[in-house]
Amino acid sequence: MSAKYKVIYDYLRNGITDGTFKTGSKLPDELTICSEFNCSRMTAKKAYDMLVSEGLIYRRQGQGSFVLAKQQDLDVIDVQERQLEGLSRTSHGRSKSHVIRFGLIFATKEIADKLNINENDPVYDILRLRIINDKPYTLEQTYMSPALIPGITQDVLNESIYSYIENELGLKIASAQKTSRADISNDLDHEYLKLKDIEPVLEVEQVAYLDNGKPFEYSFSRHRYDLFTFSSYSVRR
Amino acid sequence: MSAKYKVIYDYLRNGITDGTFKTGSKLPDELTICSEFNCSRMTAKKAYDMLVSEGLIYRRQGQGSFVLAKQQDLDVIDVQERQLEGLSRTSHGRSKSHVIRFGLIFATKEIADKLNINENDPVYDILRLRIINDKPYTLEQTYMSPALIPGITQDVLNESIYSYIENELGLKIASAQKTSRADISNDLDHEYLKLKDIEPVLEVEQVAYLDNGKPFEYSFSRHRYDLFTFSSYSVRR
DNA sequence: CAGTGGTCTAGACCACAAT
DNA sequence: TTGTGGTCTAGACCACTGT
Repeated sequence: MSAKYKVIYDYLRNGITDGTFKTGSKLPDELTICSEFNCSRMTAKKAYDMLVSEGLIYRRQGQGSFVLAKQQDLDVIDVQERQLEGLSRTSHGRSKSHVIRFGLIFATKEIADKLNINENDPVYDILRLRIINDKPYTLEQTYMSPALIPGITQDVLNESIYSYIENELGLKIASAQKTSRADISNDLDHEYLKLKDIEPVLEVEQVAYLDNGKPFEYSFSRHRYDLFTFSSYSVRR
Repeated sequence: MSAKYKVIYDYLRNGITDGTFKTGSKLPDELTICSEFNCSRMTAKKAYDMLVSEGLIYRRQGQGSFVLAKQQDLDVIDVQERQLEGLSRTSHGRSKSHVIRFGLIFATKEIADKLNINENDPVYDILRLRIINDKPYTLEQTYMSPALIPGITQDVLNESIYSYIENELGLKIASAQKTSRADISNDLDHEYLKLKDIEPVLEVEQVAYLDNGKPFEYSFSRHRYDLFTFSSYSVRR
């Protein structure tokens, strides 16, 4: 059973996505939602505020709630779209992974810091090439602690690590911190992403957390510059 | 008079920032906050949830609220840090602007779409170089509608457009949608940002909105690849 | 079990906008 | 004045965690 605010959120979000609520149009006011969904104003407001924080709507005292214009570019993949899923779920076609390197190394100070383990503790060292529709898109360097995420194998890597963690290990992935930057492409990028010297990558550094607050994955994804963007929305408070 | 949840939020956030609440430590539980600030649980929870959405803390049923590790790199400027301010306010030293081009053009279809005006309506066409501590950092191409933001002059451009809009025009800036990507540096970048051919830029495309929901600024900021990052935090729901 | 957060209610008063 | 959202209360019940 989903929370009531989630039901309302889904109703509004789907309406925005499928065009029932068009760009610029006014959404039902809170009291209307309250009577339709038999809830209190606080519950309705929570659903609306989630949409505000996603940048899908804005709300004005005395006026109402309105659908914001969408910002979409269909030729590229937005990193935010991936959210906390693996790439496998994108709407951009069939994706697969090619494992280039898979082994154990001793954690450097930086890796240890990010994963909240001790320096020189063993960590998985995984380098994968992400391929969508048979075209190389992303080189992904991943570090994970075997103490936290045991039993990683080649088979797991060829599928989604994330679904292994959630379905096989029964752990919950809760959140991720991402930092992106532009970088000059290196030899690996040239070889695997088929980039020329002058063509850069969009590197996304990520620390992903389980729902117990423990960081379980530290990764660097180097995306082809022409195929990826990275979006965000900020509201002033 | 600040809202009560904001007072609580500031109290917790300052405590995290100044080290009163250390990384990994447990924050006061809701009932403690309620009695200290004489508020209801809903109000305390709102403050905590804001910190969750910023990625500063996490909360677990049955356990409590805990401070997350910070991700900070002091050598570079994070675009999120700028938030909705001009660069003038960064903690990275004295900043100024050099206006390279300032005039009016007719809106292309793309500009008109983003600013929600008609094609061929006049728009300000502004190109500025951002300089921090006498080093070039960012080339910023800005489009704004004079119908919405009148009276832009060279003087305004040398200061902050944002403070002009808020203080002189009395308008409120509410939110911004940003998309970033890596790009090959062009001739302008080479000339003004002192980049070599092979060195890329981090381009951030932004649409900024007033609190009446109207987009007032459409801009492209091309940052030196070695001096800027772009951060975000996402929580699974 | 007690401690803690997640959700929800049924009101209340206020601020702001349009008429 | 009416419609709308912003904030807040004082409870309630539930779910999860650790002892």
